[in-house]
Amino acid sequence: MPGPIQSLERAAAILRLLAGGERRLGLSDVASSLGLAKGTAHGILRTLQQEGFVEQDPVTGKYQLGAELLRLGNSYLDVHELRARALVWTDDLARSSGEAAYLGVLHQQGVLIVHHVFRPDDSRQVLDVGAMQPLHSTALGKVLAAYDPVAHREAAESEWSALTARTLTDAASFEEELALVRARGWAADLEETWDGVASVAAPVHDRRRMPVGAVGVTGAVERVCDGDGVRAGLVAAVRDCARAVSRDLGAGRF
Amino acid sequence: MPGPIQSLERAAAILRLLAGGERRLGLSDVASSLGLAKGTAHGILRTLQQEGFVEQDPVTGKYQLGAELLRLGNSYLDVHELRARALVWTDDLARSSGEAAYLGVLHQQGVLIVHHVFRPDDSRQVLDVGAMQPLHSTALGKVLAAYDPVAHREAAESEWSALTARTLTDAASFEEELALVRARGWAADLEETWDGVASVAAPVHDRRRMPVGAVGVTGAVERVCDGDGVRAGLVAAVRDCARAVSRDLGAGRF
DNA sequence: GATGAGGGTCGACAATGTCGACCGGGCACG
DNA sequence: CGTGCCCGGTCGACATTGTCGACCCTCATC
Repeated sequence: MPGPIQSLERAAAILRLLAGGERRLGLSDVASSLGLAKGTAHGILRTLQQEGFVEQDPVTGKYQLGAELLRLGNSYLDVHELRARALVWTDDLARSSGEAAYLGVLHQQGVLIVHHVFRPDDSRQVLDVGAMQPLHSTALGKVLAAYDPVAHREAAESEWSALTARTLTDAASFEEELALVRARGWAADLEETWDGVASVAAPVHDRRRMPVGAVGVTGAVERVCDGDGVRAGLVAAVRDCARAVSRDLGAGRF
Repeated sequence: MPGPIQSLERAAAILRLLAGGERRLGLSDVASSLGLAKGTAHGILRTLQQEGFVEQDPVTGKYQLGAELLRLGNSYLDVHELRARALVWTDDLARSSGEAAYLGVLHQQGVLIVHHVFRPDDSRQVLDVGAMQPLHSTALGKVLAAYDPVAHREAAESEWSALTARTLTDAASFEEELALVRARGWAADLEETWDGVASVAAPVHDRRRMPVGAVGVTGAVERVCDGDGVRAGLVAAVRDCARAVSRDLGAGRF
């Protein structure tokens, strides 16, 4: 198999670099960060700018991501079949559960949020679509790690940062947790990612019964849990939603 | 000035092609659409796939946009200064007006929606962030065309499709409309884009008083208008919001 | 089992992107 | 006010790199 296209790889690396670094970056920063000659970096940046993937501040000369990426990312959502099928079901899930509903898929070493329905109250909330969540500490991530072998491997290889005091950070207890997830068919995250926040999630399968994503709800631990665990009604609602989306994808009855 | 990087231009063209065509495209479709040899198109697609910008359906072999674009597009929003400043003000605008609020910037030949606050009721709404709107028929577009010379030129060069019976489709009446926009400081779209839908918008300026975007509200024409035009209170709210965002960007008092 | 369409591979060729030295301007500091 | 550094940008030679078109393989169709 012939090699990948060098200039494209470098362009992708530049875009990721710009996406990672919070503030804008100058030409020299970009070139030195990636070990490229300034001329080379400039050529790539100029082309990316021309195509709208990168914008340049006219006064400082620094570069940042461009608007075309937003447009294309939006087009990605339009094409996304899983998301299209899940729209109405997650809407119902948020309504019936009273919590924010999420749909996530595996992407690289994390969960990419492809749909997010706000909690149905009038509070100010920020949209998480396009954001990434860790595999090892969120309910969505655990579901993917439990059912998708690729996700499982990615989770094993990624770093296990302790986001809160309750985050699982050793492989043994995580595997135990995944076994539990597989056994009961849903996953929970009890303040393992954010203090005071809990989430529940269940897997979505396609017509070949392959795991393709996860749906779940996230909310304040006081509302999500009662007594000794996640509210049973919430678990039922999440699993119903996951089943509904799976059926919509053609997975048939369970 | 040296030429742009050919392979990057082609990769961008492929991404745009995939974003445009509704359904997934095969290798041959891509190659023939862009006049490339199959081998060339394959090399680019393989690299794009490896970088996550493109995904391939494992059974049909067809290609579609990849998740990395969504992630990068989201990063674009994070960096976007105008959007960051406008978040709270547009939120207030939606709340006080009771309609959906939008923030748009010029991108290519249209308005790119970079922020969208849902109408504050419990109806089901779809997020328009990342979507494009025409320059010649929407309030946001008219504002940009009226104040930004680049937008004005783009509007003049783009095609004037009649989206509804009330869309302005000739240059003369459009210029007249723009003069009106400049004279009173805000623009309206009365069923010129969608039947039954009206919108109002006002310009946002940066610290050098250059137009950088537009904010506005959109809603059912029955709610937005009264008697012979847009409700005065709505216009005031939109213009207040635009001024607030401009001031936040450092534009100073008016 | 022939046929055709479509995805993917191969190897030669030269077009293409890359490199490093070089420009010019802006800012800070002396 | 001069000087020197830093930074974005340009230039031209070089050979790496991407490109082309023919070819292969699989699968679905007839």
